[in-house]
Amino acid sequence: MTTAPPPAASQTGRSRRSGRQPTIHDVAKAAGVSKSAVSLAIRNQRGVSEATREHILQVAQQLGYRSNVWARSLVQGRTGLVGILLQDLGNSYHRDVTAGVEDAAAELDLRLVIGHGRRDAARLQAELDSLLALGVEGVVIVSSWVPPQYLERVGRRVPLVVVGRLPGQVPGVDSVANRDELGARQAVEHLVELGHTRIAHLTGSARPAAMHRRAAFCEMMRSLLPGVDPQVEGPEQLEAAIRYLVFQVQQETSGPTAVFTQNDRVAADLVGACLDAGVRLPEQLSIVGYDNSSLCRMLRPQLTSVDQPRAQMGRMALDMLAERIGGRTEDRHVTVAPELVVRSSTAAPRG
Amino acid sequence: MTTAPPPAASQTGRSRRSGRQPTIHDVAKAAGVSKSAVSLAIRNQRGVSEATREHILQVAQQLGYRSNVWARSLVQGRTGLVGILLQDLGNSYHRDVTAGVEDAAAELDLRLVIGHGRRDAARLQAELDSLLALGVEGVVIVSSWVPPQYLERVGRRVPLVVVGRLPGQVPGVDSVANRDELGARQAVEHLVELGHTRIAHLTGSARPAAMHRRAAFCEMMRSLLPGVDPQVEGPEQLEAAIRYLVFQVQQETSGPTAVFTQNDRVAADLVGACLDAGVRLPEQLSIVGYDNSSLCRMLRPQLTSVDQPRAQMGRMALDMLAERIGGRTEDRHVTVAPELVVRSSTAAPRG
DNA sequence: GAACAGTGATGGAACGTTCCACGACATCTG
DNA sequence: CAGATGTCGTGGAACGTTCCATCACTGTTC
Repeated sequence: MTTAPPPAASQTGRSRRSGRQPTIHDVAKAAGVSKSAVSLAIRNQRGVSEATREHILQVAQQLGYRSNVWARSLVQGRTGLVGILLQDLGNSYHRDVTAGVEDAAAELDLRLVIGHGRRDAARLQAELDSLLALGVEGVVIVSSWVPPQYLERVGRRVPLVVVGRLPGQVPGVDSVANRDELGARQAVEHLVELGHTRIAHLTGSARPAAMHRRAAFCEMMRSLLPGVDPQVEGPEQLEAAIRYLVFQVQQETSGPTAVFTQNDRVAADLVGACLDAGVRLPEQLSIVGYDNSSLCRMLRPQLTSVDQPRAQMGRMALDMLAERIGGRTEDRHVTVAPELVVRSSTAAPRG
Repeated sequence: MTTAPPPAASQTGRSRRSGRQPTIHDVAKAAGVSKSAVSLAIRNQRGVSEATREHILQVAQQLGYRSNVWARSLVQGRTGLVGILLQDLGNSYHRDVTAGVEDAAAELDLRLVIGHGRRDAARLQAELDSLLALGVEGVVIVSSWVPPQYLERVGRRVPLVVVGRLPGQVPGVDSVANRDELGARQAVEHLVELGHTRIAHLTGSARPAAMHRRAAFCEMMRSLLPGVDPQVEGPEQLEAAIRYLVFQVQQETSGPTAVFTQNDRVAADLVGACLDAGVRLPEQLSIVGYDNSSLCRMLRPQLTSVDQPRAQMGRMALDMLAERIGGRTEDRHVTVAPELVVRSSTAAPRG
């Protein structure tokens, strides 16, 4: 049944188990046709009759023939590869964006190669280099950790689309982002409607997306609650900021009655700290997250959060990348609308 | 400063922006040497003098030369690529295993390509095919969803190492797994030491790892608490099983006082259901998870969980794969020891 | 000073594929 | 039946690299 492996496999790497991989020549010889005919048959191109095509395919199947992608892309001068650079595997936001990119890539017959930065700026950059060395025709970058100069330099060689906020203008690089100001507006409006006025913002990062969200929060507060000075905590020393917020809430007289956080991860930490300190949620404090990640439904109380259409953003990013590869030269920046998902971590303030 | 892109990039794909990628020939001509000399220089091989090497490297740098990976692997007959097949991006278990694999691969100068199954058996299989088409020299599979027949068939072409429980014997395929029986023993021992006797097991999957863990639980119970009939819920209709467990706990007379769950995900669902129903944790119910994922520290109470040395498992898997690629033919199956991490979701039972 | 060894450098032959120009043959058209 | 128009199929030339045999030269050794 199973063909036994040869007693001592050669070390050269050239000959895999059970001898060499069959090539197009082997198939041609076995089928009694030219290699060109085989090439046409397996690529489903016209130039061979239906009968010979079928015959060739059958022989190929029998021999276990697999076309060598490298040889093909060598002669065609294109690889059909696109890259996606992730800052962090194991993050559901990235997973969902990736799913969108994958779907769009599959439709366009592009193969997706994943690069993984592991939350480390240097590694992220190395990984991007590695993708380029592999010969990707473009890269979707799901991270705001790549420095703009580097982005611009790489962008000159190969099309790039960033999912998320770009740190300022980067000529030659496209982007797709959610409208943070709209997300912040929905969060603040929701809290104000519930009756909150002492609303704080908590952030754990100084990267563009976070800063943008923070600015949007401040602006929204000023327009909806003029006279109230918007309170902002973070991004340095997140843990201390959380402790301080919890302390303020426990005073009850002047502390915030609601917190809009930079994302669900930060919100989860805040929820944990509150529960540890005996702060009752949502009675004493309403909390709004950002991302609508899978965390929201696992926490208690379940987290009210701003949802980004992640898969759609991924699709758009890849479509834009494909346009670039196709020759578009002018920059494009698109944004999508986020949407608030209300759960049980928000309620009217006491009294 | 920035070289402007040409007004209309050609559509052929062959010529990238700013003309064709420079090849080894271009460098050779510019440096006034033969292409062979360039090849030797860039690969740091002997056969060129130090002076010419330096000169060549400088010219290459200036021209922005990048060696073409395909051409190289075409002639060398090996790609230097290994694959890793993940069932689910966005899962911290997979992320950590991947990190270990990445580190080991980097040390061996192998490039890692990630395949993503998106929790779908068919897609997983397609993704494995795609990796093979890319020419990987071996694959680490972090998933128990690939059917054994398929595993065996692919394993005949290319070395495979499975991280996790293999579904029975699969000749030609290696594996690295944690000792579920040891994990189950530690969990049960911990609960028994706290004074629990009515301990249930909750599982949400019928895959090998879960079944193995379940069997280990039953065995442990029989040996530590003879006379008690081990209660097992799931894997079908997880939600209903959870509801039933919560109902039993609320009776207080005969229901379980502790639950050992198949993994942290399932534990999180149970925690949520308990809190929703007003069951106090850990007073009324102790809960032990499996995986020691990032979830554990986000939930309240923080989850006691069995830790698997994920990164180490990843490293071992890749090292074993490299051995296989190097020519080893006999099968190897290694296991590692898990370790219980006690947090606040477990306590002595009331009364 | 002849034979030899070692170093630096070279051109041509692969690697497995696609592309292109062209040829053999059949079928249609006036 | 001569020419036009297809269809089916072919061999050779690329693609960018590494590998190998070979060569020219410089010392070194007897």
